[in-house]
Amino acid sequence: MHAFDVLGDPVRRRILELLADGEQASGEVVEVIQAEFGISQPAVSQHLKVLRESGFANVRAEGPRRLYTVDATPLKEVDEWVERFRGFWEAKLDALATEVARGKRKRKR
Amino acid sequence: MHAFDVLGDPVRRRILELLADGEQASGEVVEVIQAEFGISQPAVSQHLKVLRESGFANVRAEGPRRLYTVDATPLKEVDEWVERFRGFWEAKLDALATEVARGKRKRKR
DNA sequence: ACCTCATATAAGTATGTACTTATATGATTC
DNA sequence: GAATCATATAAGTACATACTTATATGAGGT
Repeated sequence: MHAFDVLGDPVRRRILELLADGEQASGEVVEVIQAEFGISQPAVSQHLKVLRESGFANVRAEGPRRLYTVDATPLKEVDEWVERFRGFWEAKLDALATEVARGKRKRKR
Repeated sequence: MHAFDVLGDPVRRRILELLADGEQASGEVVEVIQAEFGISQPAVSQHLKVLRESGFANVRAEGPRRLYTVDATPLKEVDEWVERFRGFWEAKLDALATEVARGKRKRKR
């Protein structure tokens, strides 16, 4: 599964946000996601599996618990793809700034 | 359609890459995409529609042609989401650098 | 007016995937 | 070693969406 497909799902994005705050047990993730999205434990577990298999998360066992951490390596790829477009929205902001400046001048006249 | 869903499709990503090189007529896009993905003209047109409706592309008519340009505004949102993870792969690179340094030291002994 | 070219839309189909419930696995406690 | 807790897997279903072919729209040339 391509990195962008993985990120296409809102539940998975949310899980990554949670993991960004630090290592979380599967159960903790399940609790939050269930509260926010109202889906079952297996559904969350399946999303965690996708995150594991696509390289976005790592797991370690601690007794019966599975502790998940973010692995942002595939996000790097995403970031690099987006990077080439960075100039475009900067250009747009510049254009906006120019318009604002024009507006100011007009108002002054 | 959420920005990440739009980017989930490889054809749409490729179209955006093409548009990043400058304004392109629908037909020019169709030609490249057909060569690379082997899909029909309507399929490409439908992707262009998605890009339009999700704010990733703008169109203007020039005679019978439709000229498309990138609008990277929604990509900004994507970029901002990814941003919070930037620290993670930097940390990973640092760790790698540390390992390399360690390796060097070991070899010297 | 008609024909052609460029593009979009309509309608139908197939496939992937995000869920569900039920069940398995495997560590812990009594 | 039976019961329990935490998590994963199995199997089935439903829905979204990425295609297809056929057709509509609409500008330009003859």
